[in-house]
Amino acid sequence: MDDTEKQPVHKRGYGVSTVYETLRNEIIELKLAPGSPVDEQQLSDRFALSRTPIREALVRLAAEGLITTLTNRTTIVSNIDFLGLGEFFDALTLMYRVTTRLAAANHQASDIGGIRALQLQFQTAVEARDVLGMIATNRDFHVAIAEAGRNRYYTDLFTRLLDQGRRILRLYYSSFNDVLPRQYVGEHEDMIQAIINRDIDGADKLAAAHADQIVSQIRSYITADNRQTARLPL
Amino acid sequence: MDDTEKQPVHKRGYGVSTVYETLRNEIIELKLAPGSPVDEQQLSDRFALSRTPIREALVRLAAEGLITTLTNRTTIVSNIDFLGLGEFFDALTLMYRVTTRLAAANHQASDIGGIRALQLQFQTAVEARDVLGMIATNRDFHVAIAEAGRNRYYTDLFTRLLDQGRRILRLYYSSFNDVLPRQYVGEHEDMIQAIINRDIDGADKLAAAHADQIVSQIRSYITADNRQTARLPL
DNA sequence: TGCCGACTTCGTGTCGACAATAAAAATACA
DNA sequence: TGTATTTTTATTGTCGACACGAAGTCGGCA
Repeated sequence: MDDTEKQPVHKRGYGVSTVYETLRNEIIELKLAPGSPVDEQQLSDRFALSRTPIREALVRLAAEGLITTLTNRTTIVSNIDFLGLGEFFDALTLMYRVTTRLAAANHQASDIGGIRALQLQFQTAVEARDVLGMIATNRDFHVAIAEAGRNRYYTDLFTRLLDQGRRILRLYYSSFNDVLPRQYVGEHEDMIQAIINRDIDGADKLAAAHADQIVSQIRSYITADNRQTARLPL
Repeated sequence: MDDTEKQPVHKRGYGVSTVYETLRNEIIELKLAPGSPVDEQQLSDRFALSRTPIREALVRLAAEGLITTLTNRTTIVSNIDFLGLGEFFDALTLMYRVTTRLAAANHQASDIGGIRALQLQFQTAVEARDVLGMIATNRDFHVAIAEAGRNRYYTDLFTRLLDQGRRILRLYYSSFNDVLPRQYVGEHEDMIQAIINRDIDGADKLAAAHADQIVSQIRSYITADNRQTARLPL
């Protein structure tokens, strides 16, 4: 029945995309630890592909900053840059605001359905206390809003930032309580309503508040984490 | 004296970067026409490199959207997306504002020298009526300001947008008059002053006005161009 | 004469192998 | 015994060649 062994499941031009997307997910979901080495031969075996397409996928990942290649030496999964978190939060907040504003201004009626569906998924994840699901669907929800805003440049940057954020959130997902997520559900509802009403400034304010929530949440996780290390006996 | 023939001038890991940067420049400077095909074998001959490193450079360019690869078919220099110009201008304006704001907030004394130097270069180009030089140095000037703002995410996006803008401006550089450029020199001066004074809101306002200037300038070029085609006998 | 299908051609996607480089290991020496 | 130097080894960067896919070409058929 099945095509005999090693018959590549990918069609001709799609080997690289597969590798790219798979690795991308694994990096964002922290299945590949930051700083861990990425071996080309290993991947070549794993995907049953030559090193050439693997390499091209790695180049793409490097262009997005997800991996770091030390020339002529090993290439590693990029470390999470805790020192640059300030920049990250600043950009993330701005993109939250801009994309939500634009969604209120530019969305079409057909966009709302998709956004609502993702919000529902988020809600479901919250109720099931599925933290990983929450992180993923929250990201999808905001990407959908960004897409309704119809500005490719913002959507691209925002997506990258949100994915970067997923990586950070994963680090702390064990410490999630379930007060905040419920609050997020409400905030999401308000944002949807503002978008539908084409209330641009309202959407902006809600997005800004939402962003501040999330930023301070992540910040508190990090400082809590720091306290752990500070508690070490000396 | 010289190493005998075809000894690759690039050191081992730097072949791809060379190809990447060369092609990138040629695309931005419109030496490679939008829509024109990019042939790997041809480039392979030209750079005296195998197709593999060429390919990796192309993947990088594709990740930035400078080239478009039709899978299993030819790959072409990306077309200038006139329909998406609205999005482009929106993002460009926002980045002008944000980077200038941040420069006023975060710059260090040592940043000012570099910015001043680039402003001087721009001024020189304006006085010499060197339009291509103006376009290039203007870009460098604003990138320097963005770097002084110290937010990698903004700097990256802004750089990409400015380079995209260079491509568009090149299309119309013949129609430059020299009233506007002189005005830009003045606006640049004001921006520098606002940055030095750490006048964040002032810097923001100046940047917004500057962006509006440039956007409406480009817009007028485009509509003028459209009028040309509209004038065709039917 | 106009349309459909096999054939040819050109360029990409993929492969396995080789060369170079830098880290690690092994050796020599003080 | 510790340090400097050579050798080994592992992994990347590059190469030339082959295979597949899509256009364009040519010929057959209605």
